[in-house]
Order: sequence, then C-alpha cells, then structure tokens
Amino acid sequence: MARRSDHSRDELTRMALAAARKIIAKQGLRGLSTRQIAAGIGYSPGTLYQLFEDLDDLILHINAATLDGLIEACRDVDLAAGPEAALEELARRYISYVGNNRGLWNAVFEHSLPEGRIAPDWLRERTRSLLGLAERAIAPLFQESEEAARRHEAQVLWASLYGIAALATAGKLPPGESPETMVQSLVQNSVAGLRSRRARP
Amino acid sequence: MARRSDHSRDELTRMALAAARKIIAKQGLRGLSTRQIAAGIGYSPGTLYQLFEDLDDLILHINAATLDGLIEACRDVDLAAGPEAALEELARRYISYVGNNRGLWNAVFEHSLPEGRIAPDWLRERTRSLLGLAERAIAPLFQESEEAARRHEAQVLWASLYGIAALATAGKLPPGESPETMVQSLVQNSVAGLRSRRARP
DNA sequence: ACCTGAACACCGTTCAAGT
DNA sequence: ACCTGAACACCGTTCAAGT
Repeated sequence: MARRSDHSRDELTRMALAAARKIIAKQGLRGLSTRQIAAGIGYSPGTLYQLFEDLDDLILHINAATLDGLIEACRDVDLAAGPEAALEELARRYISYVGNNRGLWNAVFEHSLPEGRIAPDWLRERTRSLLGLAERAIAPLFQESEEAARRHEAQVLWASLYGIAALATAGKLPPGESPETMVQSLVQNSVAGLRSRRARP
Repeated sequence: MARRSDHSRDELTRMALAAARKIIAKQGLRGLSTRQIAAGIGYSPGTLYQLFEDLDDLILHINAATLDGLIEACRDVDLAAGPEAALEELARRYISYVGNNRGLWNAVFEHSLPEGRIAPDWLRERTRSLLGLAERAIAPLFQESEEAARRHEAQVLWASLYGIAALATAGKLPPGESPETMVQSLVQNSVAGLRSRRARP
C-alpha cells in the first residue's frame, strides 16, 4: 500500500517507544509485543521494522531511556559531600527512581539478548556513566594512584544496589523489609568497612 | 486418542523438567516453549498440562530445583568458623554454583509471573532457607535479642550477592571484573563495617 | 520512499475424541 | 484415566504489492 507520512520518522520512533513504555509499565515485558505497539500507534507491525532492527532493539532503546532517567535523577547529587553522604543520597535517589518506575526497571534486568548477541555500546555507556557517579563518591577513600581499587569497590557497591533494587521491584523481598533501609545499611557498612580496611593495609 | 502410560506421572514430570532444563541451559528462558519440551520427551504439548498448571508453573519448579542445588552446595559450610570465614565460603560457593549453572541461574531472576500472580510458598521457602545460612554466619556479630537487625543485615548481604551474581551471569560486568573478587570485597567490607558500626552504638 | 496486508513459522492453552 | 490432534487466539518477522 501506501506512504502515509502523517508522521516523520522521528515522531514515529518516539510514538512507538511511548506506546511500548506504556505497555511495559502496565503489564511488564511479557505483555509487550510488536503487534500491540503497532496497534497503539495506529500503524502496522511492519512499520516498526523500519524504525528498529527488531523487538530486542526496541527494548534496548527503552532500557537506555530508563537508565537516562536514573542518570538524570542522580545528576545534581553533591558528590563532594563525603562518601557516606554522597552515597546515601545516590542510593536514595536510585531506590526512589526505581520505585517510581517499577515496570520499566524490571525490564532493564529481565531483558536478555539471544545467545551470541551482546549489548550495544550506547547501552553499556549508560551503566558506565552511573558507575562513574559511585566512583567519584567514594574517591576520597582512595589515593590518586589506586584507580583500579576505586573502580572495583564502586562496581561492588553498584552491583549490590542493583541486587537490592531488583529484588524490591520484582516483589521478592520479604514483607517488612524495605529497600530504603537496606541501601542505607549497605552504604554505611561499606563505607565503614572501606575506612577500617584501608586504614591499616 | 490414547493412554500410553509408557511412563508414570512422576517419571513424566522428571522427564519434562530435565528436557526444559536442557533447553534453558542452552538457549535461555527465551528458547523455552511447551512445544519444545513436549518434543523433547516424545509427548504432545497437552500432556504437560496434566503435570503442571502451565508453563509458568513448570518454570517455577525448575527454579526451585536450581535453588535446591545452591542450598545443597552450601549445606556443609562451617557457619561457626566466624563471620568472615563463613560468609566468604558461602559467597565462594554461591558464585561457583551460579557460574556452573549460568543459564539456569539466569532463569531464576529473569522469570516473573504475570500481573496479579505471586510466587508460591514452596519457592519462597527456598530463598528463606538460603537467607537463614547468611543469618547464622553473621550471628556472632549480634546479641541474642537483636533478631530483627540480624535478619535485616543478612538480607542486605544476600541481595548484594544476588546483584553481583546476576550481573555476572547476564554478562553485564565490565571485562576484567570478576564476581569472585567482588564478593570477597563485599564480604570483607560488610563484616568490617558491621563490626565497627556495632562496636560503638 | 513509505506503509500495508498477507504469509510463514512459530507460540500457550483447551478440549473433544479416542483408547 | 490418559493422551492426542486439532483448534483458537495469539506471537515476530519478512516482503511483494500498492501509492
């Protein structure tokens, strides 16, 4: 049939992502399908394939935007306020953002590419950027020269935060346990631990 | 058609789970389908529905068995060896088990039930049992009366371990970062942190 | 150039019909 | 009682055909 061009390619892309986000937020990744997205924007499924490689590629774009939102929410944290204060504020915003975007966050860790396919650079870049925040927050605990250790400890902290957030949004935490108090414990234990371990090497 | 009963109900169940495990191990949860499982055991898809409620129920059983394997792998850890030693050994086995069962472990955290449905008690029981191991390992750091705090800190530790393992099996860790060294840092920081924070309340 | 609709090869789940 | 095969309502993806 037809060239409608009621919408530009960019408009179409934004519409498709918005429609997909709505579905994921309401029914999770398992409720998402190209046919539903297409119906949501009033186009045929085929049209999506000239905007995205395939459904995985579309989901990757959604996840990138979700991570961008988190980065945005953490952008103006005072990283120089000292390790405890900076990390606690980062963790607070992390948990708050994730709590306000449960469905979308679930998609971030539930989605996985098929066998041989690896995540594109523009997605890995986002997680590297987030890792950088944690790294700068704990920087005062390290010498200038200890870049590897600083990176490593930031990665541990970030993976731990990720675990707490993932269990929380997936509803896998026992009742009575809140992610807010958990990340607070994590940060306090970690910073106290780093201080005491690094005081006497 | 027919009552074949070449196999008892229990045999059939075991066969179906084994076939499903094989598919998950090779192609992940996204490669799993009732039709493939059925083909794998030489029965029709319909037969699976008299063994399991549906595909979700079958996956839940797979995940329970995966957790059982982890519990088994951790069973003979000397929990009285002191917090650092006990936790490090637990974490080592956790990472080792998960590393040897990547696909199956991925399924544990990638799978999620639809909207209103919650995980059955017999699955939650498994995670409670694992949590109990961590709780006993850190028990020496707490008074008898501080059950809530002990539980809470064990939960934080366990969620952190989960985060590290999840990122590792999903291939989302930067190259050069190994889960083994990460959990070691986690345990050392956490125990040192708990000691120093609880020394002066 | 853009979009569609049909087609292909798959899904999960149900259930009448057969033994 | 147990199992099948067909049916139903869905999938993701491709691509000839139309404007």
